[in-house]
Amino acid sequence: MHNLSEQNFIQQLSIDCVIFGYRDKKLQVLVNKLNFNGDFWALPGGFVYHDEDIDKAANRILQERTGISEIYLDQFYVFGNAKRKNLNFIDALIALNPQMLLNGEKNKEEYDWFTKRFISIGYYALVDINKVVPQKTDLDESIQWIDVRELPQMIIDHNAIVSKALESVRLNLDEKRLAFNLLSETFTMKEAQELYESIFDKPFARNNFQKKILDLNVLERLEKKFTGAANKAPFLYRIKK
Amino acid sequence: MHNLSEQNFIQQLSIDCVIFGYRDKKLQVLVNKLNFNGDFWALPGGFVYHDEDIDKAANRILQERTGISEIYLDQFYVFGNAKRKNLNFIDALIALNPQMLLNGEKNKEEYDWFTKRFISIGYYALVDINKVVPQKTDLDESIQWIDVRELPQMIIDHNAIVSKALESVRLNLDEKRLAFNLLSETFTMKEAQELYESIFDKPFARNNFQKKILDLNVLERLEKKFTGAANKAPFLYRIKK
DNA sequence: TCTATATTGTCTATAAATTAGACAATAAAT
DNA sequence: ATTTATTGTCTAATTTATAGACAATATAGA
Repeated sequence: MHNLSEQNFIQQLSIDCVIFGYRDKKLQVLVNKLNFNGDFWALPGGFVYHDEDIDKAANRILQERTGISEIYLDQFYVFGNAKRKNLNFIDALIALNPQMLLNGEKNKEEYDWFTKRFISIGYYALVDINKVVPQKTDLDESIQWIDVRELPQMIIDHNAIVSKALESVRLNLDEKRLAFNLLSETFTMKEAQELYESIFDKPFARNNFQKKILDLNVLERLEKKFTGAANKAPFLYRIKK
Repeated sequence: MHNLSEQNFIQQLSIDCVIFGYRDKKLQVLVNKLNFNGDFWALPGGFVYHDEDIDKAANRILQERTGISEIYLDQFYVFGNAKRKNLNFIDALIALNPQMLLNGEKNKEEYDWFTKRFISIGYYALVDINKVVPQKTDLDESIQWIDVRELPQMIIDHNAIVSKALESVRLNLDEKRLAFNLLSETFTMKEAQELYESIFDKPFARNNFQKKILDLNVLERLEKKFTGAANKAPFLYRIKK
């Protein structure tokens, strides 16, 4: 467990990241499956070094998992119930993975560190899924994108963290025009609409959606995109520099 | 300093509260002046016990300072820059208060605890100023309401915390109708309008303000309030139960 | 007592924004 | 050349917001 207990980090404070991507007309979240017996799913997370800004820490965790930096990133909530502990999760993990107990002394330390109550700061990120090559750590069996509406049961309160993150994204989307971070650099209006529909889980009227988005005055129109389909070719757009 | 270093609390995590009240047509914030030489102003704040929800901790701090419980309370931001330390503040305090250094050993411990980097969770509260009797702790010389637009320079980043809190209140006010928490139980429409005007620092049209607020359908109209003024008596309103 | 004055409550008219409906333009298939 | 599906945009209808107007009323002052 990488010397977690060596006090490199601020004690009892963690960061959990809800990394949203968009593919196949679905909003996806990057989650990892832990490299132990049993189905333990978790959000990418980590801890804060003593001399590190919390925003920097969130960025570091994100970069480790996605390979990209300069990501749109926003803290959205602090999860701080007293009963918010890894204890149950760790005990379940150990029950299924008795080999973990072998070299006792060191693990005892880490067990003590890790089973304490943790306050976790939730961050969400909106990324262009095509630019991301998900990176697993050696704690992970795998890391993958999963439809936000089809997430497995995750450890601790990670499902609740995703729900709260989605709620925050919906609230902040209009004013900050964050959504375009989820698309590739150029996109059609239809793609933008489908993205909004998958975020808000409801349909938008095509004509009015186009007007509303263009009235934001943040997009520039590029050449047409010849799709090969039997209809008028749509324009491509990208965010104004 | 009350055995702060005794590890009753989660390390390096604090809570700062921006308690808003409303009086004399002005939005006010509860701040305390520290009981030392020098003008050190601070927001009411505190720490989180190991077995305490962070929301409970914020409530506890609020109750200690205002005497009231069941307060509307919301976390709005985490202040977590690496350079966010009490160090400069403490050193300035000691420079002006050399007597603090007298019983060395114990103070050294507390100095070490208190000058570490702290991550602070910001909470804001909206309270009926008439129900509050501000309570000072023995660290305070005084505690008082000050116009949010006339706050003195405060320690660390407390001025920035207030700014961010006010921003959050403005963003959340419409949907949650929090504002009425700042008024006494019954109030006239004019009082409600003046409150909104002082929060948003801009005027509202009287006729449309009344319509908008009544259309929210959260107020019930009571009897008229005979003010003694030479005009039609206004109705009193209160929040529907 | 009667009139003047200031403020309140509410109505209507206008303006702005949103939503719904319509249709021409176009790229490829038939 | 005609058909079909989709795009871009226009206008009409509806809803919401803002501005203007006026009657009601509680007291002051003539």
